[in-house]
Amino acid sequence: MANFQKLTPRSEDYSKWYNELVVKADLAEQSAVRGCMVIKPYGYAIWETIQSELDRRFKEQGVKNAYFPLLIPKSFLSREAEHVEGFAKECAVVTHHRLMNDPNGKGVVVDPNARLEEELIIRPTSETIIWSTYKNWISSYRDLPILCNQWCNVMRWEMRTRLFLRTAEFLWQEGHTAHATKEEAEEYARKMLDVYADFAEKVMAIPVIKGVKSPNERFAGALNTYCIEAMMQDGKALQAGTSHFLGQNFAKSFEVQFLSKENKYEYVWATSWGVSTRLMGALIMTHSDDNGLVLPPALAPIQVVIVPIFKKEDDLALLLDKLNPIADNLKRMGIRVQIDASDKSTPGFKFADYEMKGVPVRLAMGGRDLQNGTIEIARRDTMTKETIAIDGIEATIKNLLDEIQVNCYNKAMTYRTANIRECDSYEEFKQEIQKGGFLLCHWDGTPETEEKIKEETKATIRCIPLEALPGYKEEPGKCMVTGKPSPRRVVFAIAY
RNA sequence: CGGGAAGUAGUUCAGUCCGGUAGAAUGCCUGGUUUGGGACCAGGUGGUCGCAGGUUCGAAUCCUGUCUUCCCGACCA
Repeated sequence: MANFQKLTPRSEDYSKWYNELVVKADLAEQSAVRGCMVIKPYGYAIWETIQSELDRRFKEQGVKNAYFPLLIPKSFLSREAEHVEGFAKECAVVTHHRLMNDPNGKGVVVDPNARLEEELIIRPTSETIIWSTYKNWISSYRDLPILCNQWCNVMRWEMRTRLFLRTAEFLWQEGHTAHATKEEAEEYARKMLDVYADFAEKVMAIPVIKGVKSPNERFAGALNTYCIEAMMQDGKALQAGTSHFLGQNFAKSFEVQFLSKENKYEYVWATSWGVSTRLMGALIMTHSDDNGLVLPPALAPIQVVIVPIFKKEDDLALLLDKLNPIADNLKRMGIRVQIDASDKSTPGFKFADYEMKGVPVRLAMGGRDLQNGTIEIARRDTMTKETIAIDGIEATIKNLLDEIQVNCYNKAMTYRTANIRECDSYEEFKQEIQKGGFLLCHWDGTPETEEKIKEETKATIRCIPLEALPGYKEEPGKCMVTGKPSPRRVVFAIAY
C-alpha cells in the first residue's frame, strides 16, 4: 500500500516537490542505473495515450512508422561532424562485445580480447543512421517524399538528471522526412509544429506558444528550428516540442541525391521533429496542485473511479447492483472507468489516493445514497463535490469530463496570461525576469545581445512567436539593450 | 568538472558538537473494533549506522581515504 507522508507540492522548493509528486503519484522512480528512470505502470499508461494520440495525428499527415538500430558506428557521427558544428557529444559508447568469468574470483569482467574494431555509439538521436539508410532508398524524385517516424529510446550522458525532464535515457519519437523541394520541406516542418501545438492544447490542455528559435538556440545543423514553449507553474519555460527545417545539410553530409524531372542530380531537403517523455514533466508541472497530480481527462488512465462505501459484504452487493450497470454504460461510451470495491482501505484513504493520482471524476455511493437514489460526484480540478440523482448520471459524467478538460486548459491559460508582460527597459528586465514568467521584449536580432542577456540574467529567448499572442499586437520597436531597431517582440524566460 | 549539503529500519528523519546496550514517526504482519475524507487499540516485524582503514578498553559519533546521492553552476529535449 502506498506511503502517505503528506505532499506539499506548492512549497517554496518547487524542484523538490516535483520529484516527490512523481514518486508518490506512482508515475516513475529513479533507477539504480545512473540518471535513468523506471516508468511505473500508471505513468506508462499516460505515455501510451500520448503515443496513440500523436500517432493518429502523424498518420493524418502521411507519416509511416519505422525502426532503426540502437547502435550507431562512430564513423557515422564523424561524417556528420564534418558538416555540422556542435552535435551532442555526451554519449554512451560500446567498446566490447563479450564478458567472461573473472579469473581472480567473483563475478564477470569484460573480455579484453573482445574489443570492437570500431566503437558503437548508443544513439543520442538517429539522424546519422537514418540518413545513411535513406541514401539507399532515394534515387528519383518519384521516391520522394519520405515521411518516417520512429518511437524509440535514446541516451545522452547528461550531467544532471531529473525525472521526466532530463534523464540519461528517455523515450521519444523522432520524425525524419526527405523532400524534393525547399518549399515542401519548410511547409512540412511548419505543419508538424501545428500538429504538436494542437496536441498539446487539445489533449494535454497545455497552452503553448508557437515560435521559431533564435540562431543561438537553434538545433545544430538546422536552418530553422520551430518550437512550442509552455509555461510551468513556477513561471519557468519548458520547451515541449521541436520541428526542424534542416535544409540540405544532412543530404550533403550523407550524399543523398535524387534525379529530378529535369534529369538533374539534386540534394534532398529535410526536416526532423520530436517530442519526448519530457511532455509528462510538462503535464505534471502545468496542472498539479497541493493534493497531487491533476490529469486532463483525455490523458487520464482512469477517468472515473467509483468508490462504494459499505460495512458488510451484503451492503457491497446491493451497491454493486447499482454501480456495475453505470460502469458498463460508461465503458460503452468509451470512458475509462474503474470500481474500487476493495475492503483493504477506508473510503477516505481511497479518496485521497485517487486525488493524488489525478483521477478527474470520482463517484461515491453509500447506504444513504442507496435509499435516496443519489450518488456523490466529485471533480479533481476544482476539488468540489455534490450529491445528485443517479438517473442520467452517464450523460452528466460525459459532460463533466469535457468540462474538466476545458477547465484545465483555461486554468493554465489564465496563469500564463497573468505572467506574460511587456518590458522595454533592460534595467527593469533584470529585476522582472527573476520573478518568473515570460517577458515580451524587443531584441536587435544579434547573437551577441542574446548572449549578453543570458550571461547577465540566465534568461534566454524562448522563441520568436509566429503570431501575436492573444491580447498583444505585433509592432516594431527598439532593442531594450542596444536601442537598435527590432521588427517584433520576442519571448524571454528562464527555462528548464 | 567547480561550489554547497547529505548518506542511520521499506520510507521520512532524530541521534554525531560532548565516544558507553540503535531511536521516532510512518509502512509492513497478527488479533480485535471500525468504515460518508488519509481509522483506532494491543502485540509484533524490521538496521553490519554507505564502504575501507585508523585512534580507543569501547566508534553511528573522533581521524584519514573512498564511493554514492541531492541542490546550485557548466551541458541539455
